[in-house]
Amino acid sequence: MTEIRLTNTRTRTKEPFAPIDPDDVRMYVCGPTVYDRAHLGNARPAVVFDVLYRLLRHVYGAGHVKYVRNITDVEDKIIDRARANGEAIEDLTRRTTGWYHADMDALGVLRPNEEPHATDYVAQMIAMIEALIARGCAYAAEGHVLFSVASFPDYGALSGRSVEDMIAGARVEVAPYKRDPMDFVLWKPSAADEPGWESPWGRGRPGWHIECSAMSEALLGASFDIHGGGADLMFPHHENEVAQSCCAHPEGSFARFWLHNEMLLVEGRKMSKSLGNFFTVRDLLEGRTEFGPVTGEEIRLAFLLSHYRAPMDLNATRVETARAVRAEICEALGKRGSAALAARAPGAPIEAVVARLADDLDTPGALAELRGWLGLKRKQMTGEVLDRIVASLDLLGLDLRGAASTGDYARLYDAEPGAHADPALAACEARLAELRAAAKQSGDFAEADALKAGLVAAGVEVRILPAGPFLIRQATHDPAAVARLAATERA
RNA sequence: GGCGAGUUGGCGGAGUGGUUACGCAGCGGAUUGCAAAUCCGUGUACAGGGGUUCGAUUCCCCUACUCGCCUCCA
Repeated sequence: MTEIRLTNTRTRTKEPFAPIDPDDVRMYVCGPTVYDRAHLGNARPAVVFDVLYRLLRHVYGAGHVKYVRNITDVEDKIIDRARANGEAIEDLTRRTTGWYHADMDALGVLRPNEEPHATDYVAQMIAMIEALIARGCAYAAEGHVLFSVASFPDYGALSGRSVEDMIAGARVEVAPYKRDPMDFVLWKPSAADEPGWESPWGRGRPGWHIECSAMSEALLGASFDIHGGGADLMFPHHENEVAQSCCAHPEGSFARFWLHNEMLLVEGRKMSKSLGNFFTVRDLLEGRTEFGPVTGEEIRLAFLLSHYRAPMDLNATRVETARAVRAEICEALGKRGSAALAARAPGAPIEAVVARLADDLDTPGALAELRGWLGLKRKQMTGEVLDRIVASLDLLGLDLRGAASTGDYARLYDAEPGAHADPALAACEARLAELRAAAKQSGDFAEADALKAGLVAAGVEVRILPAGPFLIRQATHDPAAVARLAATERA
C-alpha cells in the first residue's frame, strides 16, 4: 500500500500517516462562514483538502474515508450582514451556502461526506460546554461561559506559542468577567433581536470555536485522523478547539494530524479589500478581474501549481501557466482521436504521480510528472497510457475529457476528420479553406488573414496543417463572436 | 515585541553535498503565403558574509531584505 507522509503541525515534521482504522479514515476541515460569496482564499483549503480526500480514497478505498467539512451558519458577521441586507438570517445563509456549492463545484471540488451546519448541533455544543464546566475547565459569568486556559497545560502547543508571549505581544480582549485575559468564549448571551437558543446560562449563542469541537466529535468521534484548515486558523481557532475537545474528552486524542495550508497572495500582497486586489471565485470565473475569464479547471491548476505549505501568489504569469497546462492536457487527451476519447476509462494512475501526492501532497511535483506523460508523441500515446493519464487527472480532480477543446484536438488527430462539431466553426473552417485556396492563386491573403485574426480574437486556435485549416475552441472562446464571424462570412 | 516561511537564470518554479529540473519569454534553424502550432538546437542562477568539508546552491551560524501570523479571516 502507498505510504502517505504528511507534515503534522503538532510536531512540525513530516510523518508517515497511519489511520486509526484503515477501514474508516476520518478527516475534518474547517469550512466557510456563509455570509457572502467565497473569495479566492476560501477556495484554497477546499482544493487542497479535496486533493487529500481523493488521495485517501485512492489508497484506502472510496468507501473507507469519511470527510466532514462544516458550514458555519451562526456568527456575528452573518448577523450584521443580514441586518444590513434587511433579510432573514436563514435566507442569507441558505443563499450563500448555495453559492459556495456552485463555486466549489466549478473548481472540481468533491462534496464532503458530511457537511454539518452549526445551527443543527447547538444541543451537542451545550452538552460539551456543560461537560467542560463539570470538569472545571470552564466557568459561567454574566451570561457568558468561558474556557479557562489555565486548566489546560498544553494550551499553545499546537501553534507553538506560550501564553506569556501572547499576553505580552498581542491585543487581548479584556473583559471584566474573564478570570484570565486569554480565556475565550464558549457561550455568549443574545439580545432579543439576535439569534439565540435556550441554555442553562440563559438565551444565547455559541462562541465560534465550540462548533468544530462538537461537530467533529458527533460525526467522527473523540479521536480521528486529520484536521485541516488555513494557517491563519491555527491560532486561536484550532488551539481553542484542541483545548475544548481534549478537556471534554481526555480519553480521546482529538485530531492526530493537523494540516495547515498557507495563505494566498495576489501579486505578492495579501488579498484585501483596501488594496483593491480582493476578488471572489465568481469574479474570476466571470472575468471581472484583470486576468480575464479563468475557468474552474484553470483556477484549480493555479492552486495545484503551488505546494499547499507555501504561500501561493496569484499573478498574470500564474494564470497564463494554468491556461497553458489546461491546453496541454486537452491536447494530450485528444491525441488518439475522437473514438478513443469517447471510450477512455480510468485505469491505474501513474505511480510517480501517486508517489508525489503521497509525499506531503506535492501537487507541483505530481503535475511535473504528469506533464512528462502529456508530452508524449502520438505514437507513444497508447490506450493504456491514456487510461493512466485519465486516472491521474482524476486524482488531481481535473477531468477535462468533456472540454470543447479536447474534442476539437481529438478531431485534429482523427484519420479522417469530419466537419467541425460546432456548426458556426464548421462554416468558418470551410470558408477559411476556400479563402486560402483562392488566395494562393491570386497572391492576396488579406481576406483569409482577416478571418484568421477574427477567429483568434474570439478565442479559437487556428492550426493550418497540410490537410487544411483546423479550428480548436480554447477555454476562453466566445461563441457569440464566432457566430457573428460565420454570419459575416456567409453574407 | 513574539512566532513562522522565504530569498534560485528576463519571468515563474523544482531540486541536489560533487555531474545545475522544467515551463514561459529570448535567440538560431526546419516548416509556413506570412503566422500559429509542431520539431531541432541554444544562453544566463543559486541574497550577502562566515563556518563545517577534499568539495556547498544544497549542512550550520550571522546579516540584510521580503512575506505571513499573533485581532474577524481560508
